[in-house]
Amino acid sequence: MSKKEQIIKESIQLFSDYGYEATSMTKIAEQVDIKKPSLYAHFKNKDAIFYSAVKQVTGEYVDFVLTTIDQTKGQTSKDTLYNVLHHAYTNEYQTEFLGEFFYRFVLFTPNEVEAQIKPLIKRSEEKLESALIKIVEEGQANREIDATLSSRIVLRNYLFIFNNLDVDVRYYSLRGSELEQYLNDIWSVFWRGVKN
Amino acid sequence: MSKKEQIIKESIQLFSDYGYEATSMTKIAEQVDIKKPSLYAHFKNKDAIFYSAVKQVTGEYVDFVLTTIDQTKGQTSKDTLYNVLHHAYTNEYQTEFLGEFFYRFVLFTPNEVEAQIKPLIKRSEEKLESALIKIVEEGQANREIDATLSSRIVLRNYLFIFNNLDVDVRYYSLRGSELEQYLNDIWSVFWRGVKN
DNA sequence: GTCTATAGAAAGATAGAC
DNA sequence: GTCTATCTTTCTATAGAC
Repeated sequence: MSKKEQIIKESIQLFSDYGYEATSMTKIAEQVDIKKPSLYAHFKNKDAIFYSAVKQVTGEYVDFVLTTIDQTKGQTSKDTLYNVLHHAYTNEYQTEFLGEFFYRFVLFTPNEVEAQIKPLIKRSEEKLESALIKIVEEGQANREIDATLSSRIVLRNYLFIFNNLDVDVRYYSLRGSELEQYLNDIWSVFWRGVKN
Repeated sequence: MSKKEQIIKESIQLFSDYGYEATSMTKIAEQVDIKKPSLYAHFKNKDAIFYSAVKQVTGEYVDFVLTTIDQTKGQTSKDTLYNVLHHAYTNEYQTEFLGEFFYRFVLFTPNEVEAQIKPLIKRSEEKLESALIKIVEEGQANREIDATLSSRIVLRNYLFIFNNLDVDVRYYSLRGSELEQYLNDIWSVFWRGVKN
């Protein structure tokens, strides 16, 4: 791994744990085991490091979810939707590393860099939504999902769970069987609400 | 309003807008129209201001929701649950002022003050949950809500919406008829999922 | 690319006069 | 209670040697 890649990797962890302002250039340099001024040989300033971190996390996040969708396809829409949700929330890498960072800065972007990173986040959302709406519409064509509900409403409810379950997982520190229980409680009511 | 109350009021706004670290004592002093050192005549340090701000917001938030529950009682459980949700999200004061602050620091508490403020938040949650579980159980006794679902699952799903709708409202900047539409889309699937 | 040294600004907090 | 002046620390960032 190049020094530049190391800097991005360690800064993602620090930004996740402490937030934007409370992560100093000194701390990042310590984690990478170089001195602070050396960072400026790789990045113009702190904002540039943050931008690269966001870019990497949003990219990996989208890749992770799209890959999951691909791998669970070919089942019923119900199974696909459930498995995508389940896999996303039982994968260590996603929940521990990507999720923490992603949600921290999706919800509360530092004002200095908001204009730069909003488009990155927006684009990643659009990619996921267009993949998921297809599955919903297939489910309606199959008569698994109630076709009197618009696909937009079903998708909105699914995304509401997909995005916000993360908030609860973090807040209640849900893991293992507790997480499994929580996920099933939310999923079961959602499915009763949309099934045919 | 005393100077102390003014300081708390203005600091809530600043912490909401900029976060904990990016809100400086100088900025707070400017908003209150005094000089920075004068703040220390009212509060020991910055953490103490933040603690008072959290205490006030959590208190007002709980009062707001409990009052809303009281005012909408005496209807069917369905109407009460819907109206509490609706009222909470169409009230300017709640969404613009309390909500922004509350969720910012519920989700991402500054590490310096985490130990102090977690109990405040925990207590406010418990109060709301114990008021809402009663309404769910009444609804099951009335046969409005499916009694084969445990009241815990129904409450969990309701709170999932109640707490996390705020995240989406802020993220998508939902207002007016858009907010109304969003709320109804989420509510309608929830209610289909729990009704008898 | 990495370092030492340092500039320059801003942060939280205190001393002490009024 | 409020102020001016100041301390101390820490921050981002740069200059310039190697």
